[in-house]
Amino acid sequence: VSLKHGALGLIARRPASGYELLKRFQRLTGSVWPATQSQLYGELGRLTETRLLAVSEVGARGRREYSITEAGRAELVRWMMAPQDDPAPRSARLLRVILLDQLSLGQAHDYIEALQRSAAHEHARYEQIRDSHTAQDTEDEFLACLVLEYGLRLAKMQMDWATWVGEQLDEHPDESSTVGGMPMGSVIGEPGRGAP
Amino acid sequence: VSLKHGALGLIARRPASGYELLKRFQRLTGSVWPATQSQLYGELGRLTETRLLAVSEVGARGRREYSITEAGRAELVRWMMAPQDDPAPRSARLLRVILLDQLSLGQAHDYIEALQRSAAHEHARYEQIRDSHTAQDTEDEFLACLVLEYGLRLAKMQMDWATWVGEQLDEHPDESSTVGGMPMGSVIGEPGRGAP
DNA sequence: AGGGGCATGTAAATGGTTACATGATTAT
DNA sequence: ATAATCATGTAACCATTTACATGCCCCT
Repeated sequence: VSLKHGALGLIARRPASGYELLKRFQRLTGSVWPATQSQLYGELGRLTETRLLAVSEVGARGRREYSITEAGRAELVRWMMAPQDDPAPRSARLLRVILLDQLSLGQAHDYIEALQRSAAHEHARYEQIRDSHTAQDTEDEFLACLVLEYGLRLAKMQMDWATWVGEQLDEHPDESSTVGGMPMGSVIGEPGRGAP
Repeated sequence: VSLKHGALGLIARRPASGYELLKRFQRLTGSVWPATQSQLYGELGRLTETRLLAVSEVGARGRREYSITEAGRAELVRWMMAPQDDPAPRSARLLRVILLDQLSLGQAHDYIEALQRSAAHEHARYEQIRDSHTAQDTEDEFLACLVLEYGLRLAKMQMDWATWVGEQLDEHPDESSTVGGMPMGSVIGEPGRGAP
């Protein structure tokens, strides 16, 4: 339910055509809320039908420029101040951790190491982006910098956590009697019948 | 593409009916990969058609118990060792941060405060779950504890970050709710595979 | 003349949510 | 009896991805 509001928000800053909006999405929200061309054009149509956007200008080669309406602004602010109805986050990485007993101990270690390397890589990349900024750049891109800092802290946390998990695996090696390459051991024998 | 693998993984531990699987999902992976009843029954059907699962027993009231096949195990391990094809993570919360220039400074502060409170609340909840565990519980739910620790660290990070953002907003109050707004460039470029 | 960027759309498939619908068995 | 739990499924809808499809304008 949020591509809608991303589009609303970016157009609220400045009117845009579908094509421009796509570019803005890729540049600005790429790491936070990816969007494809198909999706954006569809959404623009729907937002116009529901009068949250309006076509403010028609230009060359059928270019339609959209602007936000009063109703659109109201909806945007409503959504921004109502953070409770967000979609539940999903993490394939953590799902794998929960299923780690289906791998051999060696494979589990490999996976955790891969997680750590990936977090370290991301952290380095963010640091590089941060350090390649001059003072006025930072002025310009204030909000994006807040998100960058989030990314940095998240990556750091993931690195530390992965290290810690590696240690835990070493101290808790009671899984994996594997036969013919097939993992058999279970760390969580089903229900503890204790926790929610 | 991961509900499929979650189901495979949980059934790999022990055969289950659709109903049992739903319960396991809620208990075990609820915070990491939510699944609904509809979805699970559909997925079980598809996994059986593609021979990754097999009906191992038919019981009372049409109960069908599913077990994993060799092909299923192979697919599960393949997926677990191939973390690169994960869906891109989306964060409505961070999207709101990027659009924070559409709110007044006061509203922006309110939003950040709400984020902080929500993180603090989550952190407290996780601490409580952790502390309500005895030694053998922890033995039983080793993998779930790894994820719990992740949740704790994430919540802590979010609290600290939100505090820091609050300070930044105070030191950088040149935005306001009005039209036009400041130019917001991109700091973070393309994905690179972000946050679980 | 051709390539690249601007500009728009549609179609098919997958994944996920909500709601509806039904019936058997067990415990109180 | 009746409520809770066990057990299954369908239908409609929304979001997302991938691929296909078209055409104008500008520059070299």
